[in-house]
Amino acid sequence: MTTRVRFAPSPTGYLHIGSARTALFNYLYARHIGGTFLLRIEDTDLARSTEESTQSILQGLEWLGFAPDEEIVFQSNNAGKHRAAALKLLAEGKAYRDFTPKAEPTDKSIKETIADRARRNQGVKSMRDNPFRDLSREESDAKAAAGEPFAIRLKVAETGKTSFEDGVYGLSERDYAEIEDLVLLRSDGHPLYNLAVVCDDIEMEITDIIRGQDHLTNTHKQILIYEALGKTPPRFAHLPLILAPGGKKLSKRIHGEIVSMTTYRDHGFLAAAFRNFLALLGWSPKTEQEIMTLDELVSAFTLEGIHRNNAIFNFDATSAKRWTDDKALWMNAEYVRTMPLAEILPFIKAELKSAKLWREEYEEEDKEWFEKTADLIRGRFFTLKDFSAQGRAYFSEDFDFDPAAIAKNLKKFPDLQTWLPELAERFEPMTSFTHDEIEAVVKQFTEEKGTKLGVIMNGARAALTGVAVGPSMLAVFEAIGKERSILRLKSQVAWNM
RNA sequence: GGUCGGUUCGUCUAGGGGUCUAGGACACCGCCCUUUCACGGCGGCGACACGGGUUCAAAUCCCGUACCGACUACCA
Repeated sequence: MTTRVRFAPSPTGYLHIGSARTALFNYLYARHIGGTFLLRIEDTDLARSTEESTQSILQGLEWLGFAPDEEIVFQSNNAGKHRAAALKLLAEGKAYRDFTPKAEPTDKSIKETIADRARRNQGVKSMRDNPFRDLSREESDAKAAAGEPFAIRLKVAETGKTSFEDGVYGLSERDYAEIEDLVLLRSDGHPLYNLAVVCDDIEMEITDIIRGQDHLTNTHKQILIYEALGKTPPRFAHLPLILAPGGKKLSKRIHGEIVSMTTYRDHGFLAAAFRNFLALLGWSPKTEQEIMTLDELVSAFTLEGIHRNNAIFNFDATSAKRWTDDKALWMNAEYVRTMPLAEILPFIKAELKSAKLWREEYEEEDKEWFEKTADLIRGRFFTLKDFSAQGRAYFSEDFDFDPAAIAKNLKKFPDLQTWLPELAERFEPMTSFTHDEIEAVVKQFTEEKGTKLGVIMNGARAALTGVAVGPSMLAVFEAIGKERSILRLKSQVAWNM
C-alpha cells in the first residue's frame, strides 16, 4: 500500500507559519518515501470559513511549491457521508441520541467555560452518566419521531483505554474514563470535526497523519471512531508547535501579518529559503548542514529528526530590522547571494517588473550587462525587494538618496561638490571604461587633490547609487557605465537636499 | 481542577551513561581585510530549569518540584 498523507487546513485565516510547516513536513515525508501528498480544506465551520481564506491558503501553498498530487478535497462536500456514518453507528448501537438541550452560550470566553465546567465536574460527574445513553431503542425512536431535537454521541465503553504509537511522541495511552461520549452529529444535523476528519481520512485512504501537537489528545477520540467504524487507524505523528517569543501562542490577532505566508512572499523572500528555514524549526537533519535544497531536505527527512518540544519563532515587532526571525532573514540573504544566478534571475526580473524597473533590453542587447550587474549587487542584499530599493540606481535614473549616506559621504567633505564634477570631466575622454582604467584615473585624481581614495570613492558611491553600501566602487562605475557615471557625478541634486 | 506532553546558549539546534572544560547556526561584541558596507576571514560572549536518587561515572536513566504548552465544546 502506498503512503498517502494529507495537509488539512481550515480556511479561517491565511496560511500561517505553523500550518506552512505542517504542509512542508507532510510534503517532505511523502516525497521521501515516494508517497502521495494530498490537500483537504476543512471548511465545515460555516461561520468562520471564507472563500478568501481558502484562496490565501492556496496561494501560500503554491508559493511554497507544494502542489497536491490529486484533486483538492473540500470537507463540506462530504457532510452527507459524515452524517450517514453517524447514523450507521446509531443503527448499530455504537452511538446514541442525546436529547439534552444544547447548552446556552455564556458571555465568558469559551476556554474559560470549558475549564470551569471541568473543574466543577471534578470527581462528581462520570463521563458515562448521560441519562440518554442507555435509553431503549423504542423510547429513543419515539422521542425522535415526536420531533425532539437530539445530537448523536459515540458510546464510549466503560472500561479500557486507547493507545497508539506516535511517530514523534512515542506511545500514547488514554483511559476511556478520560474520554467523554463525544458528539458526532450536532442537533442541527451538522457533523463535528472528529467525525468528519476520520471519515475523510478513511475515504482518502490516508495512511499517515502528520499534524500539529494540538491534536495529540484528539487522536484518542478519533481512534475510538475508527474502531466503531470498523476501520484500522492510520499511523499518527504529531509536530511540536511554533510559538511566539515568550512561549505564547502565535496568533493572527495579536501578532498580525508576521505569521502569514503571503507576508514573506510580499517582502521579497525566496520560497526556497523560507522552506529551508521552516524545515529547521522543529526538525534537524542531525548534521551541521543548514542550507539545503528541496531535494536534500527530501532525502534527509525522517520523523526521527522531529523534536518533541515547541520552537519559538523569534521576532521583535518593535524593531524594523528584526520584524521577523533573524535566522529566516539570514537564510534568505544566503539564498539571494549564493543561489545559482540562472535560478534567481527570474525572481529578480519579476521584482523589477513589479517596481516598473524592468526593460525588455535586459533580455536582449543588455542581457549580459543585466546579469553581471544583478550578480554584482546581490552580494549584499537580503531580499528580492533590495533589487528595486537599494539597487534602484542601477536600473533607473529616478532613485532616492539616503540622507545618512549624503551626510556621511558627501556633505562631510564640501570639496567633493566641485571635485566630483571634475572627476566626471576626467572620465569624458576615456575610450575604455573598465576597472583598471577607471582605477588609474581615480587614483591619479586623488593624488592631485591630496586627499584619500576613500573620500572620492565613497562620495562617488553616494552620488552614483544614493546609498552608502555596495560592491567595490570600481565595479560600480563599470556597472553604471561611463555616461551615467558622468551625469551623476556632475549632478547637484544630492547637494541640494 | 484533571489528563497528557515538554524543558541544552537570547533564538534554532547537536548530543541520549564516560570522547562534554557541552559542538554548530543566527543574533550580539571585538579584531583583520577593504575606498565604504549590512560582503568575507578570525576570535569572543553565551546553555544542560531546580532538587533528590541510581551508577565508579548523568546533559544523558528514575522520582519529585517549578515553569511552559495542549486537550478537557453540539469549534476546527
